[in-house]
Amino acid sequence: MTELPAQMISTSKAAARIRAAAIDAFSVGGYGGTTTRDIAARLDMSPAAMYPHYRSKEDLLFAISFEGHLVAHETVAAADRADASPVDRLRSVISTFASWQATHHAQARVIQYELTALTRDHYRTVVALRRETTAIVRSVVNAGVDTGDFIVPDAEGVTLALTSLCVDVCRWFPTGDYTDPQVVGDLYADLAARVVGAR
Amino acid sequence: MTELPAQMISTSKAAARIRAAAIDAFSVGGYGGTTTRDIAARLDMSPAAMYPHYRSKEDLLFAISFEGHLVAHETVAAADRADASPVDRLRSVISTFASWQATHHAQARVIQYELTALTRDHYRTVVALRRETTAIVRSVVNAGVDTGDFIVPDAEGVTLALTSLCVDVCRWFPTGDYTDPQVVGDLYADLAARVVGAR
Amino acid sequence: MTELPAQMISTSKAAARIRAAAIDAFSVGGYGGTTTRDIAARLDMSPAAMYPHYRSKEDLLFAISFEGHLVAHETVAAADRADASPVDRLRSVISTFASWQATHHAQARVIQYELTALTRDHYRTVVALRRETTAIVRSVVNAGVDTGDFIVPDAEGVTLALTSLCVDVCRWFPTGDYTDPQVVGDLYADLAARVVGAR
Amino acid sequence: MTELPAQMISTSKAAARIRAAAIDAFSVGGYGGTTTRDIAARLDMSPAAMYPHYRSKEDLLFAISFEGHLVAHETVAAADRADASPVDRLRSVISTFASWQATHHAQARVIQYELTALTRDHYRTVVALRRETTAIVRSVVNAGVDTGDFIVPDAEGVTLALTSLCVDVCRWFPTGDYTDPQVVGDLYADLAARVVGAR
DNA sequence: AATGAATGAGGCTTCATTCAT
DNA sequence: CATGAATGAAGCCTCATTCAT
Repeated sequence: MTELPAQMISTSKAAARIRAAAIDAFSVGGYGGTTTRDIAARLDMSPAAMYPHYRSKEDLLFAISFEGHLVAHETVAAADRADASPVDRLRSVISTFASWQATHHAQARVIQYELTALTRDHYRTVVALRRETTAIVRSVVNAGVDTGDFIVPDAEGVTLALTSLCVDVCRWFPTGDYTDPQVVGDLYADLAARVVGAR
Repeated sequence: MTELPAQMISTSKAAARIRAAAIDAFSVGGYGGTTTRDIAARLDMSPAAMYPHYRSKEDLLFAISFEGHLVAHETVAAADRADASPVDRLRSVISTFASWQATHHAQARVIQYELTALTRDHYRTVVALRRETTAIVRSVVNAGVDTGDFIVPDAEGVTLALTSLCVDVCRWFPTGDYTDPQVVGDLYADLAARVVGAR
Repeated sequence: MTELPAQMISTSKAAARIRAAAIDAFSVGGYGGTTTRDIAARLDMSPAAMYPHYRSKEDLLFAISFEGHLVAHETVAAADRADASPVDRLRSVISTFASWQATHHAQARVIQYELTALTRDHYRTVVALRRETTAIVRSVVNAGVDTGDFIVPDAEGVTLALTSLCVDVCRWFPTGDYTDPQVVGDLYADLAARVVGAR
Repeated sequence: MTELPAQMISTSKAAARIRAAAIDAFSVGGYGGTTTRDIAARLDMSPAAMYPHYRSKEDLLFAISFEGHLVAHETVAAADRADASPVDRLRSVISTFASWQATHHAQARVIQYELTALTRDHYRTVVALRRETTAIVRSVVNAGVDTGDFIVPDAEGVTLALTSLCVDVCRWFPTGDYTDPQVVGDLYADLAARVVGAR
């Protein structure tokens, strides 16, 4: 796995508050539809107050995106217990991935849908990080296929679909009766097991 | 199904060109990140040229969103052959839904991700239309459950997941080797059949 | 008196309707605050329909201003009966001037307050015409002074004040109980007689 | 007299400079004919520089109108010495009113002729203030009538005419030899005395 | 750090006007 | 004549950002 500079995220308290406000704002109005005033207003600050912490609005988006994908990755990775059976690994990974997207749906929307607003370099950095998470799903699927626990027509297609399923949770969550991330996680773990034809 | 006024979409050729250009632009930069100049530039027109056809940028987004969800719905509805077996109905509906999202991924992104930029009234109109498409998936799932062809832990959750799976295609398509909408449709039909536990 | 080209005003019926609509619009929103759409809307026409009749919005204002000052002048001039006594001349002139401003207050506002929007040449033409009306007041005042009927400290100042009094009617008319141009005319004739100290 | 919030006018130096520039611009081209660029250009600022001080062009007009009518009223009110004789009161009030309009003719034009560009609420506020000034003239006229010092055919009509006479000064001043506000004030005081038939 | 004022660029939209129909 | 579409210019205003304080 690529070494990524975790220290790129400012650890100051003020910076964290700004990121949180920006996530709220971006998730509702999109990056392009959100102004620095919108963000500042949520903090009762002036727009200029952001600049000692982030060099630009795009820089702020990058910090959010980077941190978000990093944490998402770490969370999913921690759920992948290499010593468990393929089905259990899959259940754990998918359940954790889906419920993270549900719990952090605002943050997830920003880091999934606003990537095109990043500069080229920032985009590349974040996308590389995002691929790591997909790689976890892939390795679990492949492991099950290798052991014969999973029977799938197309391992890569299944990887794509399962990842997609999890990612899209942030778009619709919460909806109707599905307001508990854990419920979503459990449901998705079940569906994933069915998809891979786990005995 | 609610009757919705298809004639809300201007049928003029110029208006259609403007919608097409706006879809391209919005799908790349988002509604908020796209300027009327961006759209006009794609048509070699002045930004003012849009205004005889659409009263505002938001009005243009509404026309796109309304038309898009209408056509998507009609397309999926046409794939739902009531006389077929539940599995075949499911395969046809999911395959058509997924491949439509792939084929029209730019349009689909706009109509799925930019809804929050609509006015309240426009939002409501479009969301009502969008629900009709989910309703088709729901009715197919329920039909299979009723006949015993499908065995699912949670019909509503399955409906949600299958719909989500299809919708999210527009986000990642095309990716890697998955560049043919038909291939995606076939794959997703298979996965859907597995999800519902179709014998 | 300068010869002025009365034929500058188009005699066509359509042109007259346009002038009338423009007077209504200009008198409410000012020349700068009125759009060609505003004018056209009052006639249920398209803005382009004005152009066969007037070369530009400014041209339309000129036609209105020219015609207005011409008619105002002719009206006041007709009220100046050279054979009457100075007081009667004054009463007739002031009464007619004031009541014309009241009756045609919308038109009068336009021709009095929007002159600065005219081109230099048009401005000069109209202002020359306007001076003719003041000249009538002046000649009446002077006549009374010459015969000893009027006793004034400053004939030119009185001319200025009486003209100003009449012109300003268009600004406030109608107000309160003063809604009848004839009443205003009679009142102002009385006041004018007092101002000149007519025995 | 109604208490009106004088503090509605920003006291900042920059705001005052902007008002002054706007008065110059509005008085020449009218509110509708003046652009924010015109105003900014007079101050060697960018058009955007106005916005920290006034929320809109209309807001700026309101500030000007409110302040202008407030100051005009205070000035005229200060000239009304309740202990003087009716004629002296009248002379003082009319002379002061007329000369204020002459001295501040640009400001006066804006506050008298651009009221229709105000929002409904702003219009009402300013018009209420304007009526206070007319009320002063009315009370002086009525006082003279009550004491028998003035003999007028119609006290309200005389009030209207005297007010109108003073207001209209801003339209024509300066003209010809009348370039000194004091001269105009003295002249108008004389004429007013004649109008009310003061002995 | 944080702010209010300022700005150059540019946002959406409207303007007066033209032109093909 | 009249229109709807089109446009270049410009309208008001907001934007992200800077800077003196």
